[in-house]
Amino acid sequence: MAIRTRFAPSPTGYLHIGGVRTALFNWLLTRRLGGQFILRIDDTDAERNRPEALQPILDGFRWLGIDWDEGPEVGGPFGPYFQSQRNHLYVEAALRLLDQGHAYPCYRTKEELEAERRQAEQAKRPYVHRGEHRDTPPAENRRLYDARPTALRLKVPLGQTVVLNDLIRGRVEWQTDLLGDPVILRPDGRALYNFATVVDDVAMRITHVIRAAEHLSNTPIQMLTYQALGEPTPLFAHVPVVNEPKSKKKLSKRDMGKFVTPEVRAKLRAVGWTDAQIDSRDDLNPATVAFYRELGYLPAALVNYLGRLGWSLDDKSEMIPLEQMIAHFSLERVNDAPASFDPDKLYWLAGEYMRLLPVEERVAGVIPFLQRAGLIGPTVDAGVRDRVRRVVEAMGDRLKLFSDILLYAAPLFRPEPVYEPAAVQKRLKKPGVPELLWAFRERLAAVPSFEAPALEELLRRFCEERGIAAGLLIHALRVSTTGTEVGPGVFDCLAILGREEVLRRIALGLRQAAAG
RNA sequence: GGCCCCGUCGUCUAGAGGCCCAGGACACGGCCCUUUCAAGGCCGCGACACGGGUUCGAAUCCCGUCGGGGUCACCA
Repeated sequence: MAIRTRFAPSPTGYLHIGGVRTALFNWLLTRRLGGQFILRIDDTDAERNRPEALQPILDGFRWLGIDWDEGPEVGGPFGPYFQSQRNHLYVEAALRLLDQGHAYPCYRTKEELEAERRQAEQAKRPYVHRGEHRDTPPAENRRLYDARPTALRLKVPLGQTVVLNDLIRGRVEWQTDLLGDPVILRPDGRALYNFATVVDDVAMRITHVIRAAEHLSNTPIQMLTYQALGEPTPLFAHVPVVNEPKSKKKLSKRDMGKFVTPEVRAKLRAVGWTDAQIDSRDDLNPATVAFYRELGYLPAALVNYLGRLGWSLDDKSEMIPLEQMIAHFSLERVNDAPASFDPDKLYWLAGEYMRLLPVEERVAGVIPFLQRAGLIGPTVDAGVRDRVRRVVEAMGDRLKLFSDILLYAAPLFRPEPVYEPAAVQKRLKKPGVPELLWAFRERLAAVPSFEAPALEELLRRFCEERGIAAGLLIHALRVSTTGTEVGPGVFDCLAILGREEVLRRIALGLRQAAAG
């Protein structure tokens, strides 16, 4: 059976982490079962939409490798895929409901409704709106509406129980008596989300509506709308929401600024963003996909992480390659409790994926970060590329994110080390160390091969001769040539720097030690 | 507040009556390895929200309580 699922974001200018997770579940199911995954843009709220706000969303999906069979830029047989271009269909459907007595005109003003609501609230009674023309004959209602267009409401049938058999949550029911008659068309003829969605899902032959659990309460109204329209209801699956890290609060689209913590800001600055840039972009925070791309996460890791958030393959699989995820994804194994987003685990997974990545791809991924940090120029010739490759190889699995290259490798690209006083103090200013280093420097000047294994052998023999611990010299060597105590293996660093530079830097380091 | 959903280690989860005095992963702590940092190895910490049932037997079924969340628009 070919299934059809859809994800319907509104163009907000960024791709939200929770949204992608929902989209991913839709996508995985269609890829597994065979069918179409449709992207539809819910832009009925014209005031809030900017045309340029769509691109970041499409870019985000493409970066993650989540492709759509129908939708923006690819088209499809059920287009257009923008709700703002489909309003005539909603009007047509609403009018049909009006003629059939499933909808009626409502002349209440917003103010009147508000007053009613408040009154009900004070009386501690649930507010359920029933318009005065509910039971007016359809033909009469049509005349009223044509004479004086106004909002159209769906006539919710009384005394019924709406039963949903949700694919994730099981049986859920609602009493229609507690459901107010919802507006489906505004006085100016624009449809409301709840109605447009149903009309579109019918028109686009959607078979499975897989969406965030926050839509669960919309479902009875939508099911009644299908009924009124005389259409079969699709299957529904409500995916639990994604919560903030270590929290039970929904990872909200609003108020994302609070995720830009000092640590997050520091990370962004480390990869070359200025405070002004960070503040001017509302999508640079951990609740968006763009953030992870900017920090150099591998998209496969994000997909794996998100797929595993609320869904599991079995009792132990954590790293689940996409192929496997597609082969085994099922809604039955989606957890029905909310899940908190865990940045630590994502980071771990990113590292796991990085170590699987061929060196050439790592080099390619790292270059933009080096360029933005100004450590290499805009053009990358063979020589630069080769040096980058050597650094990447030396970094080994210290590189979990592409941006991690900036953490340890900067001294290897800068013309001179930036000496950390504490490191100099601890490793160079020890009694006897400067002399030792100076003596070893002479050996380095004379050693025939300047490759890492040869250098290590040279140093070990040197230390053995003198009966000193190799560590002493190693640390001094690292600090004098890189200025810091952390980094890739010191012999790799020396080999990358090259003889001349190493000799120069040792002298430089020694001068530092003598000075301060 | 009404309606609805949810409740296993800090976090993600396994668990569909006995395999569970609850398994894995991330994080955390310790030790080992070691030239730093990573990585790796070993060990440890750590949960069935609570209370009643049902049953020979319950994390698993039922009821209640408590707690958390979602949603209540002429937003999406």
